[in-house]
This record gives sequence, structure tokens and C-alpha cells, in this order.
Amino acid sequence: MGRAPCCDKSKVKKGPWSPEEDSKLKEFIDKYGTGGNWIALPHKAGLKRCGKSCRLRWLNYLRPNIKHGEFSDVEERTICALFASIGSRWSIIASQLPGRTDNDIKNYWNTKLKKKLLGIPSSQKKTSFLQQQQHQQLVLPSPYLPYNTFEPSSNLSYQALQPISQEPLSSSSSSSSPLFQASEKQVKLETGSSTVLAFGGEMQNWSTCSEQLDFSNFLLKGFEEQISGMQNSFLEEFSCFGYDEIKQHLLNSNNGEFFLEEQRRQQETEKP
DNA sequence: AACCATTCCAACCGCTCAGTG
DNA sequence: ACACTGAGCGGTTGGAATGGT
Repeated sequence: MGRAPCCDKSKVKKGPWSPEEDSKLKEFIDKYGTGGNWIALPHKAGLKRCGKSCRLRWLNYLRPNIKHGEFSDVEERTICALFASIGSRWSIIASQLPGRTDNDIKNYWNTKLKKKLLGIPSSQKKTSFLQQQQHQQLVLPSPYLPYNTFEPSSNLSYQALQPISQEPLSSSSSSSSPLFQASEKQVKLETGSSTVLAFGGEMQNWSTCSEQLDFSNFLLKGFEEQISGMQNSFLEEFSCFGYDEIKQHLLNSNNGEFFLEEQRRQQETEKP
């Protein structure tokens, strides 16, 4: 048996919102607020819409101080840095970019940034991220570099990439840090002159042993410190961090200790 | 001008999680 | 402890807009 639907689909309107619906919703929320109950809101506001649809429309479009239009360079870099750090946690990323919504950032990532980072040719003026960074280490999360569907593009710098390991890292391996062992989909790619490490964006695996919020804060805090320590090169050369640098920095932080402690505890409980 | 391909983004869907009784 | 409910989230999709031939 599936989950009960949140509303009667046959009685609610779907598709694009009309200006009339927008103003109804906006006026109602301006007057009464959401009341913490989105399901009841459309009926009260006189809208033939699902509560979820109203919520989405409000959060992504109607709510005050929403920014639309082009993302700035700083916003782009923030998105890239956070994606490399925490993966596709769009709501957390959005919380770092005032006025931007998770949906906006997700769309921007999927339609523009991802392509830019992977060096897929486009009409845009900038040279590709990989082209700029041939002699440096990069950290990219794997959802957009999945090794099982990895297909080099015709782009020269991208073509040079070759998977050298497709095995999930063993949790008993002593050569890599505990922080990265927990990632299920870590893959190392090498070019002639540089190393690219791609690790899973699915951070939930890492956080099974801790409160998700604490873990997110841990990652964000670590990355903020990382960014502040590399401010100049970060701003000038896009978001580019070495694997070892990130690992070392995060492990050196207090939160790193917290994480390792949690991990030790988890390993204890997993023992037969 | 007409057609087709691609890009973009608003909106939807289905899932997880937290709160509540 | 359990079931139920609503909020919130991330992945996916439909279709409008745009670009190319």
C-alpha cells in the first residue's frame, strides 16, 4: 500500500501559476501568514491548488527578497565549494546564498555550472575549469562524474582523464583518512599532470553515526575555514582545493575530532 | 518561414524525517 | 512503540523559449 496522497489530485489545478493565483496566494500569506499548515492554506486562500504546490510557489517565487537572474562569480564559487564539500544538499547551499532558492541553485548547477566545470564546450566566454587547472589537484563530487557512466567528452583536457580505481574504498584501509573512507563512491581519476579525486555526494553515509545537522555544520565549518585560508587563490582561480589540503584541514579542526570519535563509536557497535 | 534540436526553469513527484496522538 | 500526518528535500520532467539549419 502506498502513501496516501496529500490532496485529491483530481480536484486540484496543476501546471503554471496564473498572475491571479499568485496574487491570491501572496495576499493571503501577507495577511495571515502560512499558519504552519500548507495543506489547509489553499482552501483558506481560495485556491484550487495542492498545498505542496502553494508552498513551492511561495518559497521559490513569491516570497520577498527572492533574487532572480544571473548568478555572480562569488555565488558561483560558493556553490562549487559547497557542492565539493557537502554534495547536492541544495537547501544547505541555498542557506549560504541570501535570496537564492534551492530550486534555483539546483537548476543553475544542472544546466550551467556542471557543464562549465566539466569543460563541456558552450557559448560562454570563459575557458573551462579543467583547462584552467591542469597542474593542480581538484576535488569534484561524483554525482556529476559517475564512474559507471563515465564518458570523456571531445574536450582535450577532459579526454586525458582515465579512471584508475573504481572500487569503493574499504573501511579497513589504513592508507586514507577515516573521513574519506566512509564515502561509498570514491573514484580517483588521473591525468598526465594532475590528479582528480571524485567522491560521493551522498554524505548521508558519513552522517549515519552523527546528527545530520552537526555533520553538515562540521562540513560547512571546515570548508569555510578552508576557504578563508585560501581566499586569494580561491577567488582568482575558482574553487579548487587539493584532496590532502582539505583532508588535513578538516581533520585538524575540533569538529574533525568529533567526527572521528563518532566513527570510532560506530565501528565499536558494528563489531559482532 | 518552417522545422528540428537544445537549453532552461517552473513545477511536480516521491521519498525521508520529525512531530504528534 | 507504533501509525499517521505534514513539511521539507532532491531528483525528474514538461513545455516554453531560444538557437541553428
